[in-house]
Amino acid sequence: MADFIQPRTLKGFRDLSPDQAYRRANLVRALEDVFRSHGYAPIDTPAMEYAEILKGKGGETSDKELFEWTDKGGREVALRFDLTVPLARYVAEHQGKLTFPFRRYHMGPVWRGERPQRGRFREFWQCDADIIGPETATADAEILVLMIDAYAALDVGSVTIRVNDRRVLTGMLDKLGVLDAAVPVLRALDKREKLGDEVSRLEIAEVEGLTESAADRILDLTRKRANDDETLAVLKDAVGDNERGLAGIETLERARELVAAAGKPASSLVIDPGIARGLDYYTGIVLEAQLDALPDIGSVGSGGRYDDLAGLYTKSRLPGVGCSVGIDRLLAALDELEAGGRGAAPAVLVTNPGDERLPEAFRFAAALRAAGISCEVFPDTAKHKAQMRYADKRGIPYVVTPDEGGTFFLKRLSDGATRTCASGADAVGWIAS
RNA sequence: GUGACUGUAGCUCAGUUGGUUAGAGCGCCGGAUUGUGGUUCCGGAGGUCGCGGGUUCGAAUCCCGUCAGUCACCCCA
Repeated sequence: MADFIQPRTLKGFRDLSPDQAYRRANLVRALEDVFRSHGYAPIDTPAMEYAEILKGKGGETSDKELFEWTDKGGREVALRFDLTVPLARYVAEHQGKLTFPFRRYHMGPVWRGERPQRGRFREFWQCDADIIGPETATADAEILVLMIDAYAALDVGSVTIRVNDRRVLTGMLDKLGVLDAAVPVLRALDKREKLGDEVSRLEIAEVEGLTESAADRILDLTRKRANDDETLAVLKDAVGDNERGLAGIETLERARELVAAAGKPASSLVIDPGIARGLDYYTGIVLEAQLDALPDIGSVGSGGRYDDLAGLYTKSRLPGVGCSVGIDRLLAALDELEAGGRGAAPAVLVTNPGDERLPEAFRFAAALRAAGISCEVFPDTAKHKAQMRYADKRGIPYVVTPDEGGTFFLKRLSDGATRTCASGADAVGWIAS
């Protein structure tokens, strides 16, 4: 008879405990505050789209990672793998009703059929902010400032944001007469940090039209320098009078200037010509955020400029720039660092004084809540000791016991301080202070 | 998607060349003490050895499959 279905979750999918869900909710809330403070408004789109909307956007590889199937009505459908493509569809579809520049943020789950690993899931949340319309370094700088503010608000430790502009490298390749080599070279450069110069060098040298000496030069030019000024000087020299490359460098310089003007510490941003990340659709600046305390968990956020994202859906030219914060990876990192605080516990436990006097407990609890103090009444007439232990385990800082005769006995668990209050108002006052 | 490794109580792990009723610490539950918890003492519950199949007189220990996790590739938040 007892042939139960085994309770389990799908590969790469997972449950969030109250502690984890609490932390995620806090991160989401903090991000929303930051996004709104920059003038961004939320939108929402369906988790599922017509497969044709999603396919072919992030390159062939993201097609492979797509969860797609045929629905019962015979439609080819798929789950979104990011929030940027749905944004492109949204903007193309509703462009007549939108005001540009269009700033929106969007938070929700996305799905990718990758093989799971640490900090890497098949279902995870992204929190995106994008600005559609302006094709300016000003907008690029705005996104950088926004992202710096976002991580500052999240309280997840120090984060390094690295920026680059794809036009710098493509400008360099243009000069070498191998503009088409941009994608494979970017890919090879991306591996450098993990696999070392030699691996990247060989891979670049194999790209059509490139030689080993060209590979050496590319690797040298995109090396990390002591500081941004030095980096920019080297890049400027490398790019020469190539228009595309110069545009990239000017953008980086301008963005840096504006970020500094916004009062952000210089350390919050590093110009790193070696970062190439991102989907194929990035055309200008690209950025990537890493936790300083746990860099090997991967990037915890990224972004960049895409000047032709909605091109598949509309004639209109809809350039944009945006960023994405990966809160699930942040959450995984916080788990490992055992940071991020405990789960949601109310400020006060009102003990259950027995069925007869339970109304007193409810009345007092209501008064606490009215004063803005979260609380709960123990829902069972368990022994007092059990109720205390419950409060201790959940990390509830105060316990209040309604006594006979209308007084209240309070205890602060952190230091064991106790107090008898003549009235509920007294008790509320003591806790509030 | 490709390759490799791992899978024993809630958690971290022991489990000898395959051999009788699978162990520990922590946690959990109960009791005593503590003026109402966190200390200390006593007691207790809890394991389909991931799952399925095979080899064997006999498997947590060997083989195959499967599911899940981890790592590398790929890619990325």
